[in-house]
Amino acid sequence: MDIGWAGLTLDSSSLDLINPHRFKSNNTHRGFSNPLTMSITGDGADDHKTKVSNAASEFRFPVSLSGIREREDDDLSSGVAGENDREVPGEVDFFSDKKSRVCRDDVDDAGFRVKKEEQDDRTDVNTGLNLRTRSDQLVTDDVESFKMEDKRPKIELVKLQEELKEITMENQKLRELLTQVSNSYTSLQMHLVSLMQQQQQQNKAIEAAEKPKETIVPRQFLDLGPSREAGEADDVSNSSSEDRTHSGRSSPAERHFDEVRDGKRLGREESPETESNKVQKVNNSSPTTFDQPAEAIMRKVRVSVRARSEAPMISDGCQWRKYGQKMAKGNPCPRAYYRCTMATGCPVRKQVQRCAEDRSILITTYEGNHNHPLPPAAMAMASTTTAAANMLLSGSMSSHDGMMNPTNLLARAVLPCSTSMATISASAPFPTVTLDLTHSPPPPNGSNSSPSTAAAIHNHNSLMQRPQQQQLQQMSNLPPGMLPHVISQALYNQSKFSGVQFSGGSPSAAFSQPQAVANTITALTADPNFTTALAAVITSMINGSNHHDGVGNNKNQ
DNA sequence: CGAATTTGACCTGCGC
DNA sequence: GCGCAGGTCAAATTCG
Repeated sequence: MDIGWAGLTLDSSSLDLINPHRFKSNNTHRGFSNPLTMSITGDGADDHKTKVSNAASEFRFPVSLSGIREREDDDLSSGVAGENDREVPGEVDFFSDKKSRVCRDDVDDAGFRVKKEEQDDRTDVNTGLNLRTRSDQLVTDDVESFKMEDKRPKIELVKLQEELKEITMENQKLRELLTQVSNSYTSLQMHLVSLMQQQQQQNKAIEAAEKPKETIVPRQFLDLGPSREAGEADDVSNSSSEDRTHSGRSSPAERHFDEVRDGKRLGREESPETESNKVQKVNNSSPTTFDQPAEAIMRKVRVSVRARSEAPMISDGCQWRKYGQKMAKGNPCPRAYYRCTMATGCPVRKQVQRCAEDRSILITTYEGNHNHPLPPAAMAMASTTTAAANMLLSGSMSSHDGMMNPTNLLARAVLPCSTSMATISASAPFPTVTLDLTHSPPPPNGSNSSPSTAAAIHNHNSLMQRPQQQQLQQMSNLPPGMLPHVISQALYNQSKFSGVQFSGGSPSAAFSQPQAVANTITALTADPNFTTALAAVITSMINGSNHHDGVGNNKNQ
């Protein structure tokens, strides 16, 4: 078989197939703009280097493969092995047939022909012609050439080192750029969430001013971390409703939360006023009924994650510091309190407690939103909890304006039945979204409900016609590129998935139903993709925590 | 020795 | 007003 000089075009993967040794291409990230330099790493021997023509990002050279004849003609003065590609002792020779012939003995283990300086047998294996005469003329020239070529390796080495330096610096710059972009993205994302929530607040405030008796929604119910951080100034300067006239906070609970967030408690330090005095003031200054009973019930949205885990805490990518532990009523297992320590003043807290009925179930409850950039490892959980909280918040909206809010659209797409189903749980004073990952997997094709979950699914919402992908993207607040990843994770982890359960209270419902009828709200999302994705994110984290460090995993996350 | 955790005391909200 | 329960603080203790 004669493949002649037909340049065999190989990509790097092909080379890897041919060569069991490892190819290191230092130029890959530069788009092969320079002649490709490859180093062939042998078994502890010196690395061999060669230059390969790299036109059009391809490796194009005549390849000697185990005794296969490569060239028909024997014009040794031409061909790829020109002046610039003369062999240097010890180098792998892809090109020259001048002094070596194709022979099985010349082919190393990797399938590449290795140059041999002293090659006496010059008979072409295929033609049988003796090549000595023509070669001898060339040898004379080569004596002179080799004198110069002795310095070539050193020169090349210097060049390579310089190139390596350049590449290293370029890599460094790219890394820094990537970090910068990543941080900027995170900040922008959080800012977007805060703006959406802010707009939501304004819509709601306007609506509340118009219909104070019908749609009473406590302001702090919507105040989650960033929105509050970003919106605080606006609360004072841009008040559009009465609840914004009293120092931006309308409930003791809310103010208490802020005080704690700022590291001080009002009653103990600066202000001589007591909480009750403040409440009195607030109530006196507010002629409406806007900020009273509902506020007492609704303080802040929480996202609770139930999952089976032996680890004391699930790994969510954030750094936490334990600040307290309490025995909760009805549960022999203590409840631990953590706060986020990734940034000073971050309002996010979480509680960790084992389930009383099944101690293998770990219940982690998150509260608030981070006010700082998050590492990628923490983004998934933070986005998930934020999305879940936003859904619960948005699901409580009932106004037309609220429906037009982007966040609300999501909520109604995912939680179409939340408003109609929502009541206040007597045992759960805070509106809580519970992501339950402890049950068995859902049926594979579209049935949304877990058998163990009391589900009421009303797939009536026209918004469900929106592209699922887009919905899920927005819901989870994940970067566009992350969504497929999350979904793939979902599929991968589906065996552990059980379903998502939303429980908690809706302010509007709180006023539409007697509190005595308090039930735990249970609703399943009508979008299986969403539930699966959410579950995947969390499950993967739990798996991660189980895999890595069972104890004290709140560090280095 | 600084950081993290533990733990008893304290504060607040809520029901009676 | 009192008591209970949840939540937090901060000094003491432990850890790395």
